[in-house]
Amino acid sequence: MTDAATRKADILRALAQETRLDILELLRDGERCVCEIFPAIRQEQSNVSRHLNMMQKAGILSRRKEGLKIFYAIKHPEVVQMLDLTAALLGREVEGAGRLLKAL
Amino acid sequence: MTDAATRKADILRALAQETRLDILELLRDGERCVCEIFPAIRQEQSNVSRHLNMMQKAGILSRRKEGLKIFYAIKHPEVVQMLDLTAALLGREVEGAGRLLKAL
DNA sequence: GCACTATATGAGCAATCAATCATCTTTACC
DNA sequence: GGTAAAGATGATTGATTGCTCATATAGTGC
Repeated sequence: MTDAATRKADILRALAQETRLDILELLRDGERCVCEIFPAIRQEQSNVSRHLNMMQKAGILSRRKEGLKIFYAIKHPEVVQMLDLTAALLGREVEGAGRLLKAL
Repeated sequence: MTDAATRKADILRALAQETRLDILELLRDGERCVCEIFPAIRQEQSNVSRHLNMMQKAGILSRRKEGLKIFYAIKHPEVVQMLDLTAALLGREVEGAGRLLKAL
């Protein structure tokens, strides 16, 4: 049995990368096929395919086949919530830095 | 100006590691000094120091000096929320795997 | 000053990662 | 069958990561 902290780290690591965040930001609006994603974020098809596969294995994306295309989507609402929290956290930090600047 | 996705990835990466998750789980209950943390998670002092430093720079930990000791604490409630969401996500996945097993 | 404790940091190393190019598989359509 | 499109995957490479050992720094008390 894999240790809980390891499993949690796997989930978090699946989010903690720029290209994957770009993908997730796109998938916020609903499912997309690989052929839509990789031009939108201006990355190689193979690279995007790998990231999608990785996120699906980590359990944060679902995969649906339709003819030639394969659609990926965010699997759980928690993922979106985590993205929002990350943005909120970032906002706090920027705000804090702003206060520091103003104090000069 | 660093791109937003990059900054978000930095924050998430600060959480996405087993040793750091162990540390954060400890800091849930309040601030701790390095000398309390590294024996509790059974890691080298130097290693823990590095992880704490990294998380502090990423903006998720605060640091307080008191004599020889340095106390670290979780800086924003969002961090705890993210840890909870990660656990919830993990729970969902385990539950899903359980359903698959039962279906056999 | 010296000794001791708490923490940080430099160097080194093995492991992992993200991206690229080329190739392969699968499905659709003729 | 052949061709074309969508996606996955093997091999490679440069960069980053996590850890360890040894050493450095900073604060305390003698």
